[in-house]
Amino acid sequence: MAADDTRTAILSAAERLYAARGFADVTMRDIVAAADVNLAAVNYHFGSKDELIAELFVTRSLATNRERLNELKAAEEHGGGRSHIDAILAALVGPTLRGCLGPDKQRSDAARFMIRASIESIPPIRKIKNREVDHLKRFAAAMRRALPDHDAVDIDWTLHFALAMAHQTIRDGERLTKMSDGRCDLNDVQAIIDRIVGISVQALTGRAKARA
Amino acid sequence: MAADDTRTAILSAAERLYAARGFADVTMRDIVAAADVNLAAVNYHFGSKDELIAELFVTRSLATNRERLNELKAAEEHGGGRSHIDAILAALVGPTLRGCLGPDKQRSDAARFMIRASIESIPPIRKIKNREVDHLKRFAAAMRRALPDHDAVDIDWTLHFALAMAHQTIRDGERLTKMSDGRCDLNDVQAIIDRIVGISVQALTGRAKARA
DNA sequence: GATAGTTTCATACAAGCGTTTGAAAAGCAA
DNA sequence: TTGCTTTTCAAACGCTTGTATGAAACTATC
Repeated sequence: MAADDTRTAILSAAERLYAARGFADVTMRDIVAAADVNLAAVNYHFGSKDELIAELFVTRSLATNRERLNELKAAEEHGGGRSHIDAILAALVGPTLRGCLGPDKQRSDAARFMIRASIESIPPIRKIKNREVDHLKRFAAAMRRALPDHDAVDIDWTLHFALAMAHQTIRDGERLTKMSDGRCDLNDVQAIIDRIVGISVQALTGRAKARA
Repeated sequence: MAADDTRTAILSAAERLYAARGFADVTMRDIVAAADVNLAAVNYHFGSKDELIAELFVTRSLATNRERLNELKAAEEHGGGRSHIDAILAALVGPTLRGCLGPDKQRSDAARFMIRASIESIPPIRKIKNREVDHLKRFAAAMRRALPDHDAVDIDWTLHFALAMAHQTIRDGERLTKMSDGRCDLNDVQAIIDRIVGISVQALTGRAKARA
């Protein structure tokens, strides 16, 4: 097997297993079995388990951020340089929600891996996380441009809460389903995005947004 | 040392360490060192590590639920059998927020332990968690009584989102502080409760609630 | 096709984990 | 005190973890 094949086989197997079962439950032996490579291959290609996780996290977090910023940019171009607050918030929570809750076809291990990474704070990831703050600041800035009359503190809280709602829906959607006896539909991702965006916009502007 | 002293020393040391560092990072040797008891004492008194965690979780979850229901009951008595939606939501998110974010004096390891338990899903806890759904259903029912004209689905989503906002604020308040360059104040717990309750009520009624 | 450099492989290692053991210590009823 | 139960203790057990080793297999260059 070529060297790069082994590398990518390890990366994608690790990503898939971590996304599905979390970091604590997945051992290197699980990963190499799923990737069908030798146990020593991980240390040979990545140096250590932590460096494997770190490489995965850096790669996927750049990809997620790029996806969000693309949506943000598209929204800004469409709105002539100043996007509507709805579009900004949708760009923030949309990619991850679609990647984690959407139909199987578009579900990505990458998105679910990132959720795991944000939940189970482990040393190799904790060090890199500060970068995400800068990324969120760009969204906060866009929101301030869209709503120049609003208090920056309210905008920060709203951004924080929007992420919270998206995050918890991914993380514990099962509880919501049970609690509502199945009435809350987790399959209609766009409706969830609209709901979260609607509540967030309403929190800022005090006006209800027409439901899509 | 009397038998019960050893038991409670183990329980409170375990709770404190788990609350501070999470389940993955705390070993039995850490716990017995903090409790100043012998390593074998945990297995003697609780049977296994998992049973120790389970006992902690059951005890603390009953206490948390009792605290919430007390607040709910007080709200219902004050409102003559039908409480205001604000009071219901405050009873839901208040106890945990105060226990995790309040001034040191009233901060409780119990509340932060429960947050850990809800984040790091581990086998001994996963089995018991279904009970929480029934607990939340009582709050959903109270909300339906307070707002009889509202769609039950909207109420379930709102309850879910209120918990999400509270939970994430506890879990990742540090990121919010960094992102807002310290402008978002995590020390004023009552203001946070008001903010979460306000957004939730507004999401249901479409009207902004006067800020306290 | 010989040689040098990569990459794979089976196997072993040290360290840490939760748990068990059997004897010593403490508590207590008669 | 005597005898019995409960509780503590130091030590060790078996197992799993991430990592290291050195030989074998492969690849590519001359």
